[in-house]
Formats: sequence, C-alpha cells, structure tokens
Amino acid sequence: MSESQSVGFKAIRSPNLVDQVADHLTEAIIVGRFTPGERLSEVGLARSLGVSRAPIREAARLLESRGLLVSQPRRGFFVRALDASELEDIFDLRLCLERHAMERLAHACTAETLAALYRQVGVLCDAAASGSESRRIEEDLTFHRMMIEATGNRRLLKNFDDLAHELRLCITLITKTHEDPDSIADCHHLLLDALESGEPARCREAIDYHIGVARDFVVRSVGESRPLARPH
Amino acid sequence: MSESQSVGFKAIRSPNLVDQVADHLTEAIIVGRFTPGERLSEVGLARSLGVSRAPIREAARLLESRGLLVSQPRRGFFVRALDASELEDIFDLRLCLERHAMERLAHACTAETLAALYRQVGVLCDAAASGSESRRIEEDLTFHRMMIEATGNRRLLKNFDDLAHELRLCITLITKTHEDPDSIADCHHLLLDALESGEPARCREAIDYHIGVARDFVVRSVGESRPLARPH
DNA sequence: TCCGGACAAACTGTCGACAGTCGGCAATCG
DNA sequence: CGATTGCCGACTGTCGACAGTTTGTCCGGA
Repeated sequence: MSESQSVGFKAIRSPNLVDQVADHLTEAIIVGRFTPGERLSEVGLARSLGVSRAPIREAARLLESRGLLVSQPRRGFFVRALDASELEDIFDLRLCLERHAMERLAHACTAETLAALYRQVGVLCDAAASGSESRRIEEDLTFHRMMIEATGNRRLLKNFDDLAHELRLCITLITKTHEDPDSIADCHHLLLDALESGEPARCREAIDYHIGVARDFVVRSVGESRPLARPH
Repeated sequence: MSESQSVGFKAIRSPNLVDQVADHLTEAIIVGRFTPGERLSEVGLARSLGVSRAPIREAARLLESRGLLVSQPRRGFFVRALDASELEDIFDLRLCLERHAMERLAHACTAETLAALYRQVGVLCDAAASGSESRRIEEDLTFHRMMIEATGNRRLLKNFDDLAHELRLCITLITKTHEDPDSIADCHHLLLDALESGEPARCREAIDYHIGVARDFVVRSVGESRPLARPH
C-alpha cells in the first residue's frame, strides 16, 4: 500500500500479469480505494496499471468468481456492494463451514495442530496489540483458515478462502474495533478448549458463539455508520 | 449434444460469447467428450468453435473457478481429473452444505416449499423412468438445489451450484446406475418426511444417510471401473 | 419549465498479431 | 550406449485496433 499504483506496482512477484492485477485490485478494493458499487473502467485501469485490457478483464473475472466484483453485460464490472441481507448470508455460510470443520476436528485433532492453533492465537494477540487493524483481521482469518485446513478437506478450504475475500470486504464497512488482546485470546481459547474436550456439542456451541459475536459486531457497526449500498 | 461441435454451436442463446463458450465446454466436459486430464488447446478450441482466443480464455477462467478445469502457467488448461481423495472432499462438502440447509429448513419450512419439493420428486421419478441417465442426474440435482434455495441464503446456493458442477463431473466416472424409480422416491421422501417432522436430529440423520448412499455409489462405481487419474 | 429525440463520446465485446517461453527431438560428446 | 545440449515447433501471454452498444448531453418543441 506504500507503492504507487500509477506506474508499475512491483513487477517481481508472479510471472503472470493476471495474478498481479488481481492482487492489486483485491488490495485496492479491500482497503477501500474503490467505493462499493463503483464502476471500474477497463481502459482506465489498463492505463493506470500500464497494461493491456486483456489481463484486466481476466483478473476481473477472477475477482468476480471470488465475489469481490459483479459484472453486468455490456456495462462492465462494479465493486461488490453488500447489503444487510448479503451480510447475513455470508456469516451464515461461514457458520456452516466452520461448524463442519469443528465437528470433524472434534473427532480427530492431533496434538500438533492444536499446538499450532495455540501459537496462532499468540501471533493474533500480538497483531491486536500492535494496533494495526488490517493485521489483526488477517491473523484472525489465518487462525480460522488453519482450523479448516486441519480437516484435510481442500475443497472445504477453497470455499473458505473464497468466503474470506468477502469477509475482508466487510472490514471496509466497519468503523472501529479496538478490542483488547485479552478478550480476543479468551474468545479463541474457548474454541481450542472445546476442541480439546472432544465433545461435539461443546464444539458446536463454541463456534456458534464465536461467529455470532463477529456477525453482531459487523452488522451493528454498519448499522451505526453509513448505509451499505448508497445509490451511486 | 446432437448439434455439431465443429462449426457454430447454436448462436442464439446469450449475447455473450463467453457464456456460450462456457456452456459449450461445460457440456463437452460433462458428457465426456474430453477425457479427464486432457490438455485443451486455446487455438484448437478457438478454431473449432469459430471464435477468437479471448472468449476461450475468459470462459476457461470461468470453468476453472467452477472446478471443471485447472490451469498451469505457461502450459494451458486441463480438464479436471478427480482422484479418490478429491471425491471424498467433494461429498464431504456437499454434506456440509446440505446438513446446514436441512437444519435451517427444519425450523422454518413453509407448506408451499414442501409441496414443491414433493412435486420435484415426481418429476425426478419420471426422469428415472424415462431411462435417461443425464436427465435423472439433473432432476436429482434440481431437487437438492431447491432445498438449498428454500433456505433463502443465496451465498449458500452459489456454493452449491459450484459444487454441482463437480458433482456432474463425477457422472463421467460412474459406469451405470439403473436404479428403479420407487427406491429413488423412497430415498427422497425420507428427507421430506424428516423435514415435515421438524426434528433436527431426524433431519440430520436423513441427509447423512442420503448423501452417504450417493457417495458410496460413486466411489464404488469408480473403484470398479478404470482408475481415475491416469498418468497422462 | 419539462419532456422527448437525436447526436456524440466512451466503453465493452471481440479479433488478429507479435513476442517470450516451454516441450520434444535430434545431434553431439563423454 | 547413455547423457547433455542446442534447435525447432507449438503454444500461451499480451497487446493494439475495430465494431456495436450504452450513456450522457444538448437542442427543439409543447
């Protein structure tokens, strides 16, 4: 986010221009450089990034499949604007995926994965203490991603990764959080304690509570701030 | 599947060439016109479909996001070849999504949706009686799609639709089914009875059994036939 | 003042072409 | 005889350009 977006955006990451454009656009959307509902001009993006329209179009298709953009035929691509209903859907789906992961892990969770998850709670708390909101969100998502990954179901993980992009989209809506690291640690240790107990009912209870808190936080936050989808 | 694939593939459906190409490729993959793992040449496809490479590439990206193709940088696109592990993942994810839908519906399922689902079981049985394997699969998927749709969660539905493409990919692997319509009807009425009872535990039991049967059928079928991913 | 139509600008959909890269084959060397 | 290296063909990644459509604006009339 410190590099300029007009000339060259670090060209040494992937040999694939499409992925670079996709990463760049993703970041721009998440940090709010584009307003929700904004129309993205292909030629404008191509000019500002110094590339042709073809990579732009393919990257846009990629981001559309991830739910960050929506396309209208003959109109172009627009930054996805979430309304309250979609917000509910997203967190409901997250609950669906994570419940499943918790249940799978309740039956079979190795000591190593549990230890790794405990460590991740540590780095999450560090991130929260650092005051960087984006870092905190990212480490939080990493924790949950590790849980999904521990199930060994890569298809499930792919769905979670896609959903994570939309969850990041939510952070452009919330105002401020400044939660203290201790409560964050408690909140996540609750999940790990449930997993360690191996009781499915307790696991389910824990994840329901955890995601319910997150959902309430987001919907309350957007309720206080501006309306989600403002008319152009 | 009766029209030629060399010249023009019915040009009067969508004004969007990309969608037409995507539909065409999807069908070609599902009916097994391409073998799993086969490399798709962009120029070859463009020539045989009579279009440029740009729509081919964008359609391929779309199908990649749906899990029908996989891309290797500088190598091109390949038809997704499912191994046994991925098969397990797919059905596990399906269980995840449908369990969630069943639970949501157990609490609130209107009489209309129940009636619509009963009707769909009827058309599913008709399709099974007709002897057309592809029709039976399609109507079966429609039934489950309607269940998901009844939850009102469109994000959940999108995930199911994506997964449905991979489920269709599975039918290229199975040998033969010739299940009789009666058992199919019983199998689905079990789900609806559970929904009507409103008992979550019974709903969960029913969907677990239902999907377990489908999964066992597929993995057994592929075990009997050829190996899934043959080495090039 | 307001509404309708026509014109112009901008944009998307699609195409053909060029350059860089990868895989396969053959000739050469140890 | 086997391994290596150079070359050739094919293909993907990317680009600029043209055509059709949408959008915004301006002008005329009621």
